[in-house]
Amino acid sequence: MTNGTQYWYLKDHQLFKHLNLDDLKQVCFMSKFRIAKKGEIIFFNNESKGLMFTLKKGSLKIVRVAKDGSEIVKDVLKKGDLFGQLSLDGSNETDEYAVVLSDQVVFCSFESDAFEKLMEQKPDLALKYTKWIGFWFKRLENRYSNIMFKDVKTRLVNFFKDVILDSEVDDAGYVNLPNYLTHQDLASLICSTRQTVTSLLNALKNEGIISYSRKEISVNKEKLLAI
Amino acid sequence: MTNGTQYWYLKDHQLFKHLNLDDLKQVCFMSKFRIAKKGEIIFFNNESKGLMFTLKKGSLKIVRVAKDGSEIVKDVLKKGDLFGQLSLDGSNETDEYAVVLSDQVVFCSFESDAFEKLMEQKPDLALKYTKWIGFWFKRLENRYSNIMFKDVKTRLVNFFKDVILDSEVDDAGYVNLPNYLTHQDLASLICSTRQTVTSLLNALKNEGIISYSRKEISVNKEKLLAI
DNA sequence: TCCAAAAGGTCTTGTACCCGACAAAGTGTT
DNA sequence: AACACTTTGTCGGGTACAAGACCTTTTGGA
Repeated sequence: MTNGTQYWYLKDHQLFKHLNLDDLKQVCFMSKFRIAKKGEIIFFNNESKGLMFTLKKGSLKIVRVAKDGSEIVKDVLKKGDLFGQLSLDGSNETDEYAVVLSDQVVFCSFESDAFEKLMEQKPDLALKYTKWIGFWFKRLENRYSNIMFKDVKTRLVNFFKDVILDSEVDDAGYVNLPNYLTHQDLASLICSTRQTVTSLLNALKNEGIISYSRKEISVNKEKLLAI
Repeated sequence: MTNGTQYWYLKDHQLFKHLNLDDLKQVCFMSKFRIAKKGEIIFFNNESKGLMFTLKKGSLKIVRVAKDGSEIVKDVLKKGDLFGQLSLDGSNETDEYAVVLSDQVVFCSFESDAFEKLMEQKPDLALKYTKWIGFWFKRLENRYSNIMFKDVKTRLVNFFKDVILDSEVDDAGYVNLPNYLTHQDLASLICSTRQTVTSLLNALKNEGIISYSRKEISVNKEKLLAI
């Protein structure tokens, strides 16, 4: 990949959007591009160095392994999202990793340490990163209160609302999504059980709000948002 | 208050610990000290400007008002903690505020905007702040998983474990805490109900793990940690 | 194309905990 | 001292949902 292409890729991310060419060269110097296929696992460290990633294409899920060995899906990310060892606190936790959901993902990786060093030189980058972390902080808080105070059905509906938020509808008024997530994954995301999710999905199907196959899931945006 | 004392106060906080005297003067320039009494409310903005605070003495609770008017206790803070409009994203939310729990609190306030400007000039401060946010991020995540996957009793016990973490025990092996929180507050913190907390507290009392009056609550550290 | 493994579907049982109701104890204020 | 108000204590009914069991459908690899 030429350097020119790399610049383009990085500039695409809001975190680097306002850096000038010289700055971009610095980031490029330390960044690597990778491609991964469905089912592949991306770990957040390499030779005990923390790694950060920006997702350029595709979607993946963040999984955490609890002490008892059970796995929970923490998040589902799409193009433009940042993930990995984001805390910059030097702790190298290995109980979290990403699993590729779409057929292919393209992402860009760099070492947390290097990013940290760059921030030391670029205050506005540091500030931008801080704001970004703050944004995700709020997102987590919202999730948190959602799970605490709503029943499972509302949580599931809210999950869909969040996913289709800025998606266009087709002629029939449906948003068509590739069905990457198993019921188990969904359950894990909204903190419920596989069985409950299955029956709730069927309930929503009967109400004409969603329709789904193994490959795809279609959501009636209007009806969903009316709930 | 003399400038000398102000420096001392600020240096006390880990966020400013490693700044030199010139930097400290800048922070002092924009910071104000305030004192508040039990029951007083501290709002996170002033003339529609976001405010940040560091708590120098005493303890307070962070309360959020939900859309339906119900109040939940998000957190209980003590000396050294940072609170207020921390996201730096310009949003001026008014649904969150702090309530003083101890007889008196001393805190230091400054405008988020000013702090942001200072960070633009001091990359290492920005970095430190980012790490700090990251730390709280993890704290929130822990809370989150705690509430999702543990039953109410475990959550209550974990809350106490967290509170007494670095407290010394008296001769009888108890940690004595001022009893700032009502059962309602406790319930809100661990996402349960007043009644459930009351009966759980009495259960713990019968097990000899805690003993409490209206004023004070004593925790048998050894027994508690053994759960 | 065959077979094992994974994912989806449905029912039943158990229970943790919410929620309302009401009473008792404590607190602060005039 | 009397009051209103807040906080704590206790009980029982109702229920959302987890968890186990078992079966069917789909998938994907050899």
